[in-house]
Amino acid sequence: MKKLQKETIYGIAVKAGASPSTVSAALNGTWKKRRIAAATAEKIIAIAREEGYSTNLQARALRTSRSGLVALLVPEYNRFFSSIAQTFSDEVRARNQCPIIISTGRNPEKEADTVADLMSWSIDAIIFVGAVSPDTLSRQCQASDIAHVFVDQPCDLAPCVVTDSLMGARILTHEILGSMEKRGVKIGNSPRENIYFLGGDRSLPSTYNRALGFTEAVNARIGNLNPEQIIAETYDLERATETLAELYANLGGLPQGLFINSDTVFEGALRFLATLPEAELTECSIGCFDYEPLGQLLRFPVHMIRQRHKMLIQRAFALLESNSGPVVEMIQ
Amino acid sequence: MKKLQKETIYGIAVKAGASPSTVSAALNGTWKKRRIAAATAEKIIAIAREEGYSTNLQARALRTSRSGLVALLVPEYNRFFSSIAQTFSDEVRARNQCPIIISTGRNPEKEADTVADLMSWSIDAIIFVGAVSPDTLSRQCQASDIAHVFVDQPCDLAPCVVTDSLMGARILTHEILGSMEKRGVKIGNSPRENIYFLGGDRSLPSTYNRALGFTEAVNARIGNLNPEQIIAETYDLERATETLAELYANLGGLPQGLFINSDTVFEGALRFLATLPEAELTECSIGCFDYEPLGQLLRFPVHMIRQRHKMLIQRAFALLESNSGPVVEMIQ
DNA sequence: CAGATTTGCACAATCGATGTTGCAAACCAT
DNA sequence: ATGGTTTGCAACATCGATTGTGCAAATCTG
Repeated sequence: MKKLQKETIYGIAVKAGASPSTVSAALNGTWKKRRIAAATAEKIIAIAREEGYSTNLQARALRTSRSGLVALLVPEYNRFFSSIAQTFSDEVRARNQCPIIISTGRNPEKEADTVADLMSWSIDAIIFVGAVSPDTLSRQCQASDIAHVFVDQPCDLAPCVVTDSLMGARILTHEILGSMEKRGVKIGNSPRENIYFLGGDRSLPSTYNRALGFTEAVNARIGNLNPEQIIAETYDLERATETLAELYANLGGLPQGLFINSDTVFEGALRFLATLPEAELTECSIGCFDYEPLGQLLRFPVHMIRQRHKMLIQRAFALLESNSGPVVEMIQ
Repeated sequence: MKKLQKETIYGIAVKAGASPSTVSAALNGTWKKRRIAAATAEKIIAIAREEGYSTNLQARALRTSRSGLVALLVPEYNRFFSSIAQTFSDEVRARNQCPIIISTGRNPEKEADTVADLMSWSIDAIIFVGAVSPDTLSRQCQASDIAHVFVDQPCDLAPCVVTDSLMGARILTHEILGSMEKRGVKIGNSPRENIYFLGGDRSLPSTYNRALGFTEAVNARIGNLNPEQIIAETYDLERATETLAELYANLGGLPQGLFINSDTVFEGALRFLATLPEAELTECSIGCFDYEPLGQLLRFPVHMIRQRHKMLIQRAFALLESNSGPVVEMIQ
């Protein structure tokens, strides 16, 4: 029934009694500019429709050197990035382009390799979320003239959209401290009666800023923050479980306050917490810098910061399209 | 520093004192077949490397009509599909191809449109997860000779990998019933003292089979299943919240047993459950047909079936590559 | 050493769409 | 009717890689 070999503009040209270039113009919408009679264009479009023609996008991309592919690079596929992916995908398809979503596992080499691959596909634009080595990536993109934006990771060389981690961390920290006070904890009295920051990678700006907000809030309210209260070496899930177990062992119990830096770390921490009796859990005020809907329903209360992923991505597209230079947009 | 215009085989050809066709052969690995001297090939490869050459994949795709793009279509981005996406992405990249992940929101038109789009990109293969209208999609793909596999949704016209929903549902139902008995519930005594099946779309095979497994298990153990115990109209999250609320209102409380059909529905249900006092929750035995790691840590116990997403996808690739006809592979 | 074979490579057509250039025919003005 | 302008479209080169074909030079055969 359907023909296996696809229709091309040449086939349509024959059927319409026109030249391929006229068909091309009619079908890609430039026919007005090219002074094709409306009647001709309509006829061609009708024929193309009934023959089930669809443009060979490789040919178009080769000719125009624009592929219609837009990529999103994320560190991993988790809940937060799923939401981002959904928004991204919708935005791309609304623009009649094709979304490519790839995770690079927070690995700088994998990031660079991926970008190199994407370049071979004449990718039109890239949105990097939480990239590890933004400067390198930006230079790579600039060398090939690829539009790009960083989300949740600032970069001097390109436009960025970031959440205001500092402010968010400050607020979350105050919430946790407030909850501790409500429970009657004498904060700072002993190592256990204190608040700890867990997870993330302090060499990355987002973690750095969250740690900074945490520090400021603690110092403002209590003073005397001990550097050991911040444990931020990695986003790794398993490592988070271990780290919390170690902290528990060192302190002889859970700390009374815990600032958890991302949903991955949250999940890791929960694996350890799940091994503890419920009584111990209610003696710890927990905050998480990420929104995890199930978190609300745990056996103990958790404070959460909701990230505005939809806005992040939409602003990222706006920046891509406005073709702005290095700008930082702060969300929230 | 870096040149803006990319190197092509023609540029390399000049620098190597060879012809473009020789360069092409050297770089794409067919040089042995084409009887190019090893020395020549090596020289060309060296030059290409130092010039930072990368193949223009549009040109290659145009010529060979194979794009190197492989797509994954999922109903939505949630936790389960995130895991699938991760595995998919790794498998594709291991094959030196480019992964495209798109969600179609369980909408048959969007599914068909998406496939039509992908065809314009001369996509090499498509993996459909939980597709709504597999037959239509399969015919579309066959018309354009696109390799494809269905995951978690059988189809007569193409290879499929499905989890054994029937068996899984049976097991999960027995677990829930066991838990109810342990709590001393006199199952079947009153509407509340019974088990309900919540969520999904019974017009889809996976839901259908789960409902069947549920039915069989209930009938085997208790008998007398009332059709109203199965509420399976949609996967929608908000609707799940409402439905559970309605059930709660009708029964005058939570049912003593609840079979929840997917992680999305689970999240929806939890939103309602979160509004209830803890005492009521412990009077309900809950099972979820999906694995949600945080589920273990809720304020009440939840039984879960872990889906073997990694195996699903790997088998799917195996089927793609073996080029088998319509086969159904049952996992677990 | 003539003829047959093999080796190593260049040539040129091709994939399908785009866009510049050019050229008739149609239309207008005088 | 003559020259000028506009309209409508066809011709053709091009994007970069692949691949069938052809042809020298090198090597082998007897």
